[in-house]
Amino acid sequence: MAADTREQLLDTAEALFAERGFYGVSIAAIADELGLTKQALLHHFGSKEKLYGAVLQRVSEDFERKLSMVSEAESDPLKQLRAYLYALATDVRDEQIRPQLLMRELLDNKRRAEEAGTWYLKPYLERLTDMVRCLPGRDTTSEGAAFALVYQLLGAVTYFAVSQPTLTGIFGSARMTEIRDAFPGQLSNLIDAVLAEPTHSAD
Amino acid sequence: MAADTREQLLDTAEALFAERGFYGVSIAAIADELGLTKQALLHHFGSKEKLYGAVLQRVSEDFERKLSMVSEAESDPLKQLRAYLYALATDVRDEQIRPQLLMRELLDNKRRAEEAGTWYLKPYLERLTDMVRCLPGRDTTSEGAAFALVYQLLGAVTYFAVSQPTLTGIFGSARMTEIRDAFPGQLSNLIDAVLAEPTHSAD
DNA sequence: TAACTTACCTACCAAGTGGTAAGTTGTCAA
DNA sequence: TTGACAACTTACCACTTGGTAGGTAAGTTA
Repeated sequence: MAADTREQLLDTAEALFAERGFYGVSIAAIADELGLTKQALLHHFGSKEKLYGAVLQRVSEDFERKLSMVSEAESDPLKQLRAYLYALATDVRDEQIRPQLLMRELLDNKRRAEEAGTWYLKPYLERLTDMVRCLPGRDTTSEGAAFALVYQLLGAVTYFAVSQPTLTGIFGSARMTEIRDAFPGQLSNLIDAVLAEPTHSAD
Repeated sequence: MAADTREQLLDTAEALFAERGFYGVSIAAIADELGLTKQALLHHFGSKEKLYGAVLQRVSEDFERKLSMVSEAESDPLKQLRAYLYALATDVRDEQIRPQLLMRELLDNKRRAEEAGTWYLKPYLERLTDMVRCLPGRDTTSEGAAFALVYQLLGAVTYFAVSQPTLTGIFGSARMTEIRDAFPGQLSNLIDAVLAEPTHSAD
């Protein structure tokens, strides 16, 4: 299969998996969207599970690539992390496919893992954790606390990203635009507030 | 149908919907878990959609009740919000069903809403937003910014809650225990840091 | 030219889906 | 004793699911 054909198939599959989840999309629906039969898709990827795996594999690689980019452009780990989170927040404001996909993977993984048994997100999460543990003043922080911190920051960004379609439905697009505009500024407040000083009481 | 029978049916349905999502559970599976046939369930609730609606309705009411409790126990809005988030974080450490259910609702809602057309979470979210907008020093903050703030805090709690099963799979239960123990302390750092001072640059 | 590969197709299958129709059983009030 | 009602049951339906089997047409290579 040609590389760009493959990319195209993965693009469509990724969008649909993000929108409806693994169990919510049929291979026939993905194939339909691409203008082929589901058997053509099965021919290329072997099974639905493998197609989904290929989608997640690509996402995981892209995420790691982005992390690498900021860590090459910046030497200060604090600035690295801040730059990464800012970039993530901006991406996420306009493009919610991947946070949605990841969210669904986090939710369904336990169930799927019994059959699939692969942790596509592991390398990405470990890279991020390492990054936090390099923060100045955090070297005394326990591993668990560092991980908790990064997860809270990731959550602050991702939860909103994932909620956008529903929030638009609830509050209407006018008010939603206002919220979306206010989001990055509020987020930088939060990031700066929490990254500014090392842990004081807890840990 | 007796009230406690109904509660029991909803309990089981809620747990399964949270674990697998609306499209991931069949009414037959829920009925199986309860030891009855799917037709018995359909008899009580009419349709799968209505059963799901009843589950969400109850969650929404419980959430509002919890909000009412903290706002009756405390008069200072800052303390109210802090108390609520702390309680939420503690709940969520041990019991992930509801955050998971809500997360799935946020993800699937747009699709389901075309058929269902009800926003079960709206009252809860509006209560929370009002609470934030009563914060001292936040009265000059725009509505959008206030909402963004509360969503970031909610996200910090919920994202982790939802991730726990998957994270346990990835990192093993020993390391996961360490993370879970560190989480509340880190979260209180974050809450205090971000609620301490009103918005300075953004907005 | 012959052998092989890639990219698709139609036809089919067993299993499972939500939902309807029409009973059956047990309880309890008149 | 009768009748009403709730709480089920079995039987069934049309439809969708992931996946297999087997084929065709168009390259590509020896």
